[in-house]
Formats: sequence, structure tokens, C-alpha cells
Amino acid sequence: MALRHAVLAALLDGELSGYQLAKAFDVGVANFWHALPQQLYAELARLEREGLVAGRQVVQETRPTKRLFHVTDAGLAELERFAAAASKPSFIRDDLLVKVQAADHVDAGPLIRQAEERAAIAEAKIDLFRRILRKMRGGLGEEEFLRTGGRVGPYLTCLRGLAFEEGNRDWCLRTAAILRERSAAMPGEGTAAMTREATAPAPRNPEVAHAER
Amino acid sequence: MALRHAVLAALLDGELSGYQLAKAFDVGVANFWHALPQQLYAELARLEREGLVAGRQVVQETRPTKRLFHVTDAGLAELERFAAAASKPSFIRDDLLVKVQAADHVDAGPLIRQAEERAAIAEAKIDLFRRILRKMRGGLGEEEFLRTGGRVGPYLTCLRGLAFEEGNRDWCLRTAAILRERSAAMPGEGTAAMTREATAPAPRNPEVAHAER
DNA sequence: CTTGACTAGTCATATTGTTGACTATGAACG
DNA sequence: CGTTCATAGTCAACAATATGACTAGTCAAG
Repeated sequence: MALRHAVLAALLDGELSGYQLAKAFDVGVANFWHALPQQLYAELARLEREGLVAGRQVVQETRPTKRLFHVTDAGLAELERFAAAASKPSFIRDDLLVKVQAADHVDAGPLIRQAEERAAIAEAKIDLFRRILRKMRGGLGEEEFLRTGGRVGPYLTCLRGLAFEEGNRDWCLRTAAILRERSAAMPGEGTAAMTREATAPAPRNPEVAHAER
Repeated sequence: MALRHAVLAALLDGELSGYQLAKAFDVGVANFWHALPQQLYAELARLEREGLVAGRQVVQETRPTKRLFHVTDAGLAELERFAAAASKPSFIRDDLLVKVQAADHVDAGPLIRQAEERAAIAEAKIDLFRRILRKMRGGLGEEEFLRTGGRVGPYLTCLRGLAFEEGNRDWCLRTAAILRERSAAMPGEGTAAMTREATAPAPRNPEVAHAER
């Protein structure tokens, strides 16, 4: 149940419409949570029913009418409660890692391409995050901003996003380089066998074993 | 639908029982995916029905009978297909980040405690990953192992896990230090106001606005 | 003068993931 | 002699996320 809190946290600095929220949560700029528009609209509706956010209609001349939401006192109290409760550990969950885990048994070509693609995406996010950070801290140096600036929360989460994407980029490039080097060194690899075993699933005596470990 | 592929990838180096799988996917050792036992048993059952894995009963004298699963040729083909398909981007999704995003509006005490706790957990995982990596590469140096060793897939994913946890630890410590310093500098902070605005939600003219941005 | 992109939002359904309880057996702790 | 721990697994219910389709208006380019 952290999406609701992520929404509350995102609404803390300034009112946003569902649509604006959706963009913030969708484009990788979501450095602390991710969600699709549908989820956000639904969550905003729930939050409003429970009185944790309130919306006000804004009629626009040129564009469709929108509703800007802000956090109520009850919403702030709920966030406070959430912040004091225990956090569940965070996990990595990544398609590409699953594929690389299987790298010794599948064709390396697509993996190399995907890793490099991913590195480029990470690079773009790194640039974006750096720009955002520069903007947030204004003229100040980072240390100074973190000591004396207002609203450091978003800055800190953006720093985490930056570090994450740097880690991503570095790992992707390293992985691509290694897989490339290896598939050049042993061209018959991939789904096929190396010098030793590979297709034989195991010593496989068909029934009954004991002495596990 | 990546859980099934994560299971297949995990079963590639050696047969495992559902129970063993569950432990591998549960304890942070799951550096490429995470899942609870129930999901894994269910997924194994599905995979077996579809012929992507096959199990064999192993009767043990001292412990309950178990079933060891291995990937079939069809399973390998499915993995191959998966590896060649596009990966969806990976997102950060972390309770603690949500809380830090709200750091300027909630009590910093619990955040500091949680960040330090998290740093300690990350440190433990770092140790674990380093041990696992050392074991995997045997006597070889890292570069040599990655060039010439067998099964580098698990090594690479473990490297990602290591880097992730290092990033986690560093960020948590930095965040804790900064929040600590700030709450020492301005003791009245948290849910309350700083010198400037904070409780006032916005300039808030009650109805109708135009010229957005 | 139509196609496509952007703003703004909704609905229904499917897939995934989480929680909690429950069955068994043997081993070790004290 | 009873409790707890570890292995090995299952079931049902629920919460959270994701997918896909759809409305409706504005603007700009081709």
C-alpha cells in the first residue's frame, strides 16, 4: 500500500492534476516510485473519498478542464504515520537480469544488444537527473544546498535515482563488453555446448537418492 | 510474465526442489528476481504442466520426500525466446524512498533510523555477495574469470546485486547524515514549519485559473 | 482537411503478488 | 517430554499492478 503514499509525497510540493502526476510517475523521472495513469487516477479518487487529498476544478480556455489536487491535513498525518512505520525491503526485479542470469545457455547476441540499449537509456536518465538536480539546488553547491536549502527530500531521492542509473549504465556496459568478448572467443556458444558439459542435464540417476549436501 | 523465466534461469545450473528455489528467491540472494514460496510452487506446477520443466521424486530417509526440477529442452527454447524479446525497463520501487521524498514534511527521526537500519542490511548483503562471488570465481581473478570461466551469467547478476547494495548503503548513510545534521540545525522541523512557508498549501486563489506554465 | 500528438480522464478485465493459515515429519534443545 | 526449528509443500482470499480500449477537445504539420 505504498502507491497512495507515493502520491501524497508527490503532491507535497505543489498541486498537480492527475495527468501531471501520471507523467511524473511514468517517465523515468519517477525516481522513487512508478505507476501507470490508470492507477493514479484510481488512487486519487480513493484518496479524495478518504479525505487525504482535496481537488479543485480548474477551467482552462484552450485545454480540457482539469482538477488540481493537494494534500489535506489528514493526508499529511497519514504520511507521517507511514514514515514512522517499518519499511519493507526493496528488491531488484528486472527482465534483463533474468536474461543475463541465463547468459551461458542462450544466444548472447540479443543480450548484448539489449544491454547496450539499456546503457544508452540509463545515460539519458543520468543527464536528465543531473539537470533536475542542478535546477533544484539553484546557484548553491550540493553540500551547501543539502545543509541549508529548503525541501531536500526530492533532491535526495533524485540522487538515489542518479546513482541507480549510473550503476545500471556501468553494469550494462561491462556486461555487454564481457559477453561480446566471450562470444568472439568461442563463436559456437549460446544454446550450444562449450568444451565441457551443457546439454546433459546432470549425472541423473533416475530414482532415489539420499545424503543431500 | 518474467517469474517463469526467472525460475527457468535459476534452474539452469543444477536441479532444485521448490523449497530450495524458494530460499534462493527469498533471502536477498535473489539478485535478479524475488518471489515468495507460494508463487514458486505455483509457477513450478504451471511450468511442469506446460512441459518446460520436469521433476523427479527423491525419497529421503530422514526428511520429507521432495521433487527436484530441471529445465527441459522446451524450457530452454522458451528461455531463448524470452532472452531475444524486448525487456521492459526496470523501475525503482522503494518504501523508504517514498518516505525520504516527504522528508521535509514529516518527522526526521524515524527516517534517520530507517536509513541507518537499511544501510546495515545493505552492508550485510554486500558481504554475502562478495563471498558468493569469491566462491564462484574460485582461484581466478575477476577479469580472468569473466574472460575464461564457465557460467558467467550468475556472476554478472551477482555483480549487479553487489553494486546495487553498495549504492543503497552509500545513499542511506549520506541521507541519514544529512537529515541528522539538518534536524540538529533546525530542531523545530518535521511536520512543523521552517522559517518560510510550509503549512500554507499554495498561493491558492480559490477558483478558475488560466495560463498554466 | 486529415493525420498525428498532446491534454485530460475513465472503464473493464487480466495477471501478478501478498497474506495468512494449514499439513506433515524428523532433529535438536533443554 | 514437550517445544521449537528446518524441511517440504499446499490452499484460499485478497490486494496491487498491468493491459487495452475508449471519449473528447486543441493544435500544428503536411
